[in-house]
Parts: sequence; structure tokens; C-alpha cells
Amino acid sequence: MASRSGLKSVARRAGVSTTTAGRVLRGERNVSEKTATAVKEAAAELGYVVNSMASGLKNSKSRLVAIVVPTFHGSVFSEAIEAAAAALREHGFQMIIGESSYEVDQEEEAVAALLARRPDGIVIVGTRHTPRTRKMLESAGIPVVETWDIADHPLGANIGFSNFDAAEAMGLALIKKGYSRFGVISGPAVDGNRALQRLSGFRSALRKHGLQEKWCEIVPYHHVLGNLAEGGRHIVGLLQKRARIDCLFCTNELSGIGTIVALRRAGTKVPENIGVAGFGDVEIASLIEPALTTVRIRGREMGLRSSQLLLKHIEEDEDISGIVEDVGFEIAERDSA
Amino acid sequence: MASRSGLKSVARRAGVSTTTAGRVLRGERNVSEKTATAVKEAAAELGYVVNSMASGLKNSKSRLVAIVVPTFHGSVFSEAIEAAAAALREHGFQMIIGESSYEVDQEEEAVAALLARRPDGIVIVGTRHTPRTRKMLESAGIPVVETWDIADHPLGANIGFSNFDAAEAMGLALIKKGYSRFGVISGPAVDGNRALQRLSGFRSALRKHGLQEKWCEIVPYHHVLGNLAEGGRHIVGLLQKRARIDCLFCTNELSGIGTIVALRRAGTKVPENIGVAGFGDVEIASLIEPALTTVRIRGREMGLRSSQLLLKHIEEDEDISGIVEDVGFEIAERDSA
DNA sequence: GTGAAAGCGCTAACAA
DNA sequence: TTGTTAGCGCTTTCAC
Repeated sequence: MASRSGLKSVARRAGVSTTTAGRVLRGERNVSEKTATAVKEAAAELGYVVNSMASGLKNSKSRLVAIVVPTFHGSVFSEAIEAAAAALREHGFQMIIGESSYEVDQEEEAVAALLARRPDGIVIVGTRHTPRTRKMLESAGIPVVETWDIADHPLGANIGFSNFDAAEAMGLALIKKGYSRFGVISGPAVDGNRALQRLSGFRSALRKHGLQEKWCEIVPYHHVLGNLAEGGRHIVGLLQKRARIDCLFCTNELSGIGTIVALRRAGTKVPENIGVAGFGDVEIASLIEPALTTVRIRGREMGLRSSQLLLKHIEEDEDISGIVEDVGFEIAERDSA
Repeated sequence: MASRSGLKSVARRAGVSTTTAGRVLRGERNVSEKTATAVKEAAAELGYVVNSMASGLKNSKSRLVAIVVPTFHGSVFSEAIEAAAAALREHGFQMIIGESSYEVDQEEEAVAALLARRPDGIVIVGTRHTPRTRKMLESAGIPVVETWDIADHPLGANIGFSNFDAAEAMGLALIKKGYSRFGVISGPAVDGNRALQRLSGFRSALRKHGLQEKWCEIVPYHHVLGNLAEGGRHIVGLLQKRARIDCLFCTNELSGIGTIVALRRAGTKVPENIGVAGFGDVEIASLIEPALTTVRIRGREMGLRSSQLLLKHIEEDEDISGIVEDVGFEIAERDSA
């Protein structure tokens, strides 16, 4: 079927060579009006669509950009994806997405699968990778942008923010508001991952005021992220068993939202009975009642900026490796704490 | 760079032919242990990743599935995408996504761009397409699944639900609750699109009870979808200018949520002062206060089922065209109406 | 168990 | 303005 509507059949139908047919369909100008029309008609009649595997192979470019995110769930990263995809589409690029599930091994698999498509550039959320991931990325010969963090040893360009600083700033802000007995909900904090950085930053803030959190619960990601309502209930259960606190810091936004909803349903008043702060900022964070106090992350900006850099490298042939941009963050003090 | 780590250089480094190297890397068994090890080592050292443009071209398959959704915004379709992507990944397939922005011309463009990658199958949200879109899809020679609606003339398989019936059921449910003075917020209702079907279904319910809506506002999509908070404020403005109603039906979920939030901020009590019902069901619909009464759509199921059908066609070579499945819907009566 | 050769559908370089 | 030729990086016969 594919062969029945290949360039060859279009050419045959229009009575020209495949070269000429290709030229017309690519929009080159040095073809006679008449020929062009004939080719276009033939193509339309056959429903012809170019085979970009073939053309990409020929010119060794795919007009594809890859992006690796920890998860699709919950719109945390989708705003960044959206912004990037829109910018790319304007330049005739498409996006392929991989999911790392917050695991470097999964990330490795995703990167391999994506690189197989020979993208012209790649954006990765995160700066921790397996050695093989780094190797593959280096050998790929394409521009790389790491994001959502500041890298110690960037693979290429780096558009991010300091997770440590952001969590510390939130800690300071909460202390300023008068809270002093903190509980923390964090995803698995390992190596130098973002959960750990956030935890460390928060603790640094407490230490500066001679404080220490009353307890810190490490919750598997599927628990906080898989299902908001269920995750929230889980956290409320935790609250009852642990030492009394006056403020709960959730190192990711989804657990913050889930917690607020679950607390409300359990009849606990936020922020009267307990303050809740989150990290990250999706649209719902400001829509729920009470609106979530959180660290506002510039996801959209990071997505956009990353793709802009890639496009600059690809289209203007300007090396972007080594570029580092800190997009910062902002403490959004709303009603929950 | 790509050539420096092509199959040829792996083969050279391992001292074998590209044929043999390829065999090893594809996991074929009829290779000596020793050779296999040498090849794998060479590949690892070079960070080799297969070029699927080349392999795909050779075997005319891409292990790629395309999906076209109206929008990425707001997780309406992302649950469906998520479910589909997960199922596909398990079978070694990747997904490429296109966005139609609720416009058939944009859809045509997206379909052309996606088909150029020679996906092995395609899922499209919606059943209305331009003639060229239909033609391209027909000539592509790949399985097609239309979804989120029931098609009059399916292009291939069809996994959906009746938007008319769903809206009618919601209308009936609201009337049963005692509402009788309805306002409607709808996206552009043209041809046989889903907005129009929902509107028609809702009106049918009213007619059955000798009622008629007090007013119906057609709001451009960017207004209700671009920004929840702003869209909501817009709707609240409308409410003040139009005839008094006791219940507002929003034919899409995002406007329902935006409306509830905006009304709450404006000091109007839902459902005491006015009932609000939506259409569609994302996670936040049940988390906001009051929880949104809405038509629950099986997005996740449609996404999953669509990809299962495609996989069946692709991997088991079983023709799926003509298969129609109505996954139905459900009225979720919550607190907002 | 291994390799040589042909070719997937397209485009770039060159020739006419 | 148009066509011929070669080859992108792989996989697939087919031969050894």
C-alpha cells in the first residue's frame, strides 16, 4: 500500500521523473508551472504523503525533537511540553516524548528508544543519568538541554533552577509566617535527585533558625502521584500517627493538592488547624480551596526556552553546549499556609 | 557523528560484518557467544543506538503509533494518551502526538505531518475530517481508530460514545433534580461536531419536558480552555447580563470548573444560588469545592482500547476496520448541581 | 555461524 | 527545466 502511493507512483501518474516530482512536492521553484500542477494533482489523487524515514535517512535529519519527562501524569510537566511543542511546530518540528518514571534506568531505556529515531535535538528533565545514558547522548552528536535543575556537569545546555534554594526559600517563608513544628512529605530521596535537594534545602532553612522537622516521611511516587485522592488519604493517616505539627511541607505539588483535599474531607481545617505548602505550580493549585501555598516553577518558560535553544543550534548552527540559564522560582503565598 | 557510531563502525570494531553485528544487536540467536560479546562490547563503547529511520525504511514499519487530539491543555485527553502510551510502550511502540485545535484544517495538517513518519497505526479523536484527511488516511494503508464519538462513516475502527445521548442524559438528570431555567455555555457548534451534538442532546432533554434553555452562549475555545480562571470570570460576567437561570450547563468540563471557581470568588454560592454541570471528567472535577456534577467520560478506557485494537491489527494481522464499540458514559451527580 | 549484495524511498550532485 | 545516478544505514535473501 505504501509503495502504491510512493513518490514513484506520483511521478508515473504525472509523467515525470521522481526527482521532479520530489522537487515540486518539496516546494522548490525551478519547475514549470505545468509540471508542478500535474504533480500536485497526481499527489492529491493518490493521497501522497512524503516518507520522512526515507528523506530523513537521506539528509540525516529528522525534524524531530525528543523530550524526556519523569511522568505524564498530572500536568506538572505537560505545560512545559505544551510550550515546547508549540514552538517546535512553528518551525516544522515534531516532538517525541519519553517517560522516565523518576528512575534513571527507565530514563536510559527511554533515551535509547528516542535516539533511535535520530531526533535533531533532545530535552531532558533532570541532570542525573546513568553512564550509558551520558555516553549515548554524547555519541549522538545532537544538542542536549537538561532542565528542571542545575547540573554539576552539564551534557550540553542547561535551563533550570536550584531545587535546593527553592525549598530553602519556602522553609524560610513558612518560618516567617510563624510555623515551627514541621512535617515533610517527600518522594524517594536518593543520590542527588531533586527530592533530596528539596529536602536538604528545606532542612537548611530550619537549621538557620535552630529548628528541625518533627518527622519526614518518604513516600513512594506512585503513592503521591498515582492517585491524588488516595495519596491524600494516605498522608492524612500519617498525620494522625506522627508527632503533632503545625505545618506540612510536601516536596511535590501533587501531594500538596491531594493532602488539602483529603484534610478537608476529614474535617481538618487548612490553614487553621494545620498549614500545608507544596512545591511546583499547576493550574489547580490556585483553584482548590484553600489555594495552595507553593513554590512557583517556570515550567512553561523552561520548555519554551529549551526548544528555542535547540532550534538555534539546529537551524542557525550555533553551538549551545555550555549555556546555563537559571530561570529562578517564586514563592506563591496563598491560603493554605 | 552519526556515521562514526553507525552499525558499520560497531562491526569494524568487533571485527565482523555489519550483517553479523546487526544480528547480535537485534537479539537473534544464531551467532556464536564469542562474536555476540565482542559486538555488544563494541556497541557499548561507541554508545551505539540503532537508526530506526534506516531499519524502518528497510522493513517498512516504524513501531510508531500516531494520535491526534484536539488539545494538550488541561488533561482532558492526556489520560487517554497516557493509557494508550503505556500499552504501546509495553509492546515496544512509541507514540507521536498531533494537535488539531478543534479545527479540521489543523487536523489535516497534523495528520499529514504524522503520516509522514509512517506510523503503523493511528488514533484520531473525532469523526469529522476534511476530504483530504480521509483520503490520506485511506491511502496510508494502516489501521485507523476514531474515538470520542460515534462515526456515521467510520474510517476504520471506532471506539466512542454518543455525545448526544450523554448530554441528553445530563439534561434529564438536571430536570429531575428540579432545575428548569437553564443557561448553556458551549464551544463553537458547527457541522456535526461534538459541541453541536452535546447542545442538541441537551435541548432534546429539555424539549421532552416542554422546556427550552433561557440562553445559550457560544464561547470561543480559547476563552474556555486557554485559561481556566479567566474563562470562568468571563462566564460569570455573562451570567449577570443574561436572563435569570437556576442552572448552568457547560458542554465541556474545563468551563465547568472555571465557572465554579469564578462563581465562588464572586461570592455566588454553588449550588445554593445556581447549579453548575459540566461535561467530561478530569481528576480535579471531583476535587474542587463543590465537586462538579458532570458526565463521566471513559477517556482512559478509550485510549487503552484504541491502542489494543491497533496492536491487534499490527501484531496479529487481524483486520479491525469496521469494529465499533460504544464505551458509554455515566452521569456523576456530585455537589455542584 | 558468517558475509556479500541488493534495495527500502527519498534527495543531492551532476549532466543534459 | 528535467532526468540519471549514487547512496543515506540498515535488514534480508542467499551463498558459503
